[in-house]
Amino acid sequence: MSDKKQYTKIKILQTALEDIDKNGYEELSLRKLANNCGLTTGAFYKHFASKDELFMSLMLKLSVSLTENINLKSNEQYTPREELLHLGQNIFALFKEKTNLVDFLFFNPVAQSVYKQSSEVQNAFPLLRSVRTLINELIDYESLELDSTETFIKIWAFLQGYMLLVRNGVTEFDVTLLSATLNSLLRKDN
Amino acid sequence: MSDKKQYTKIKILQTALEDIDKNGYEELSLRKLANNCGLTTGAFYKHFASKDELFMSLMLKLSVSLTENINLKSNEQYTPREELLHLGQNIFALFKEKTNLVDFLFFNPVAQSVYKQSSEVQNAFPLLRSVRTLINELIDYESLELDSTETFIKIWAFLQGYMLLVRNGVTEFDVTLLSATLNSLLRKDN
DNA sequence: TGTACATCAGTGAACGCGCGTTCACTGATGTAC
DNA sequence: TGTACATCAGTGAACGCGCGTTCACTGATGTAC
Repeated sequence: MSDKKQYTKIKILQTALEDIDKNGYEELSLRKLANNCGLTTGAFYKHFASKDELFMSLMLKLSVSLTENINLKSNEQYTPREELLHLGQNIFALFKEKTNLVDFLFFNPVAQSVYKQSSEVQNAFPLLRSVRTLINELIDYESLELDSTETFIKIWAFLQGYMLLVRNGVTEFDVTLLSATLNSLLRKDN
Repeated sequence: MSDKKQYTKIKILQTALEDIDKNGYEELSLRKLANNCGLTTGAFYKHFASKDELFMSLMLKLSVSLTENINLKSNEQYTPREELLHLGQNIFALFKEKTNLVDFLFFNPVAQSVYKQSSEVQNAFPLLRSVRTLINELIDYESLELDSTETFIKIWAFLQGYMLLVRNGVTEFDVTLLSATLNSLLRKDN
């Protein structure tokens, strides 16, 4: 693949993320996107087989860069529990700053089909993997009698739902509520 | 308003719910709907000002009938905590049976704007009100030192998020996980 | 160094589609006298 | 009871739009000899 072609593909991906960041993924049409890249729609299909493939690539790119972003902010030495709380907080900090991007990553139509797929596909998404890994470490580290998959589901469900509520203006984001809830979910019931 | 007109309006509402139940709200177009009612699109606008107004009416209707449905199933004498657990379970039982309807009620685009609106509008939706009320009663009844709004947010966030995970095939619904989580969220942290 | 050719990123117009909404009109029904 | 009129639910065609995708073609670039 020529350098020029590579460059255009990167340009498309970057522009798409900028457009989504500005207007949300529902507003992204291939016509607008191509136009913002200085291209026509025909050219788009020299780089991606379909809009879905573009979305898939975008999710990967975003997932990687968000995870880096998040990990950079918490590279000190913490316990797994502290790290998980930080991860949660950082996801929401990012969400506040880049609402449309995080919204896209979590709730776009292609994302929903990804979740259904094999764990190998899911493992390609660093954000999901980070959360899973951290939960495993935490359970190990604190010798909690928790099922790691169940705990992941509880936490992921809450994070997703809380994000929806914040996005829909039902409530303001509240760090205290977030950490209180995560702590509640990370305690063995009796 | 004539009986005939009333009848048609009811027919439209019922047919819309049937169509959504069968195919999901994304698939509902006014053309298909009118056709399934034995009408043309023009007639639709004699009864509703817009598609959004139809969706609003549908949400109300659904919210009422689901709440009735749910309360019927738990009309015995229980403690508030038991009632809340039952409510949660019943929402999910209904969700399993009528995925598209519950999906519509929680996640359709008009729903998202409703949440932002004044509490008077929200109070018109019995399902939301039921959950809020039960949480208040529970906190009173058990003299918990919990903030009722915060607790509602935590529980609603989890319910929403869990429903998304189940809908997207990430996990199967698990009653034990549900009640364990609700109990976790209904305990004062220390 | 100059010529013939292949490659292929990008063009731009079109395809085919479905959508929400509007509007001049129809024709059945009910009312007033 | 019969006639004139008003009402208005419903028709059906059209408006105007945006969408994802396709495709014959162009023209710059690189390669082979």
